[in-house]
Amino acid sequence: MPDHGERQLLLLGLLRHQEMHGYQINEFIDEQMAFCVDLKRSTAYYLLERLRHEGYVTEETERTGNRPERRVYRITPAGETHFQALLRTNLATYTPPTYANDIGLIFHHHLPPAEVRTLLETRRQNILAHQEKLKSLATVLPADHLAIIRHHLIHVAAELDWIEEQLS
Amino acid sequence: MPDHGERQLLLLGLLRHQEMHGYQINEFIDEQMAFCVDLKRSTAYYLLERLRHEGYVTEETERTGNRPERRVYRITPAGETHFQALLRTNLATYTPPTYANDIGLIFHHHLPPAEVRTLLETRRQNILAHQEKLKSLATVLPADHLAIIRHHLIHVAAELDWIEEQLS
DNA sequence: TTCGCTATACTCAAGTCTGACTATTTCGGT
DNA sequence: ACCGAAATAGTCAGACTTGAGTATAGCGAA
Repeated sequence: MPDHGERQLLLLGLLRHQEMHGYQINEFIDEQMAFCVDLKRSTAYYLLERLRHEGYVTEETERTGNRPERRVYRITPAGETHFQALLRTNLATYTPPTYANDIGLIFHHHLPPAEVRTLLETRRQNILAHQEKLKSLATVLPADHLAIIRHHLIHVAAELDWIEEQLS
Repeated sequence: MPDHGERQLLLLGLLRHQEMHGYQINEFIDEQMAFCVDLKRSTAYYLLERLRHEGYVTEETERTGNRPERRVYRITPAGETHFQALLRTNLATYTPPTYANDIGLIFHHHLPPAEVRTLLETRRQNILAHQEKLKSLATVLPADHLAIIRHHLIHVAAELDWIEEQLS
């Protein structure tokens, strides 16, 4: 995945709130952000190293008790500036997503129509399952995320509209 | 970007229709598919090499006139089988996209509300511009793509609904 | 107390992706 | 006939991503 800056924005945004060590950042992302951002743990470490190289965060190794060393990251003034720039760009930009499942539809005529119908019916079930998962997320995650969950729910609804159009 | 198979599906699907050389494939993708799939030229060459390694296509160098050598790709029987498998999976699956601009909204309170509003207004203009581009694509691309363009248009409409909700 | 399981904290080799570059041919205009 | 621009056809170093692996600490049960 190329770098459009939203993952740096996320990391800087978290560090702006409070200093954190890598594991803590990853835990937070996995628990609260995974539904709207794709960022694996090892990638986060890589990006933090890059942010450090670019002077946007500082890294300090610390140790609590006998636990292994951990690196605590803190945002720098340059990082704050960069954060604001990324935020402004992100808010003003529209990056159309790519829908991985579009490709199949281009070639649907390579299969018998009845089978295509069955397969798309299965897809519809998967969309419904995803919709339920999003709805339950709304009751678990903090209120800041409600707008984003709504965003996803609106798109899932659109997806269901479209696939029902295809099935009819 | 990890490999979920849709790009292989696309390449095999094109080669299933007719043998092609690399440049020709890339031209076709750039002209007809770029709006719904993200696949750069060098990546296409890389994937074709991989498909060859896996026995799904064969590669034959040919030369027309004095032009530089070109590699002609042909799908193999194993490739046909693989194509069908990928197609079935693709049709039955729902892969929720990630919306890169969601991140900004999480941190919107780091900017004055009035500025956020202005920035989102700009985003709205960008969405509208994208919508127009999609509409004009519908008049240019072959009819096979209409369902996909409709898919995109439905999502763009959803996006506009959502952002207007945020602005109100 | 000791065995195994989970949590803590990363590291790295291998896979994947692409912007920038190379090199030749054809073609329209002057 | 010659020049510059566009088309043809890819290559590759370097950047990005991630699954699998490493290593230690705490903690509950037998």
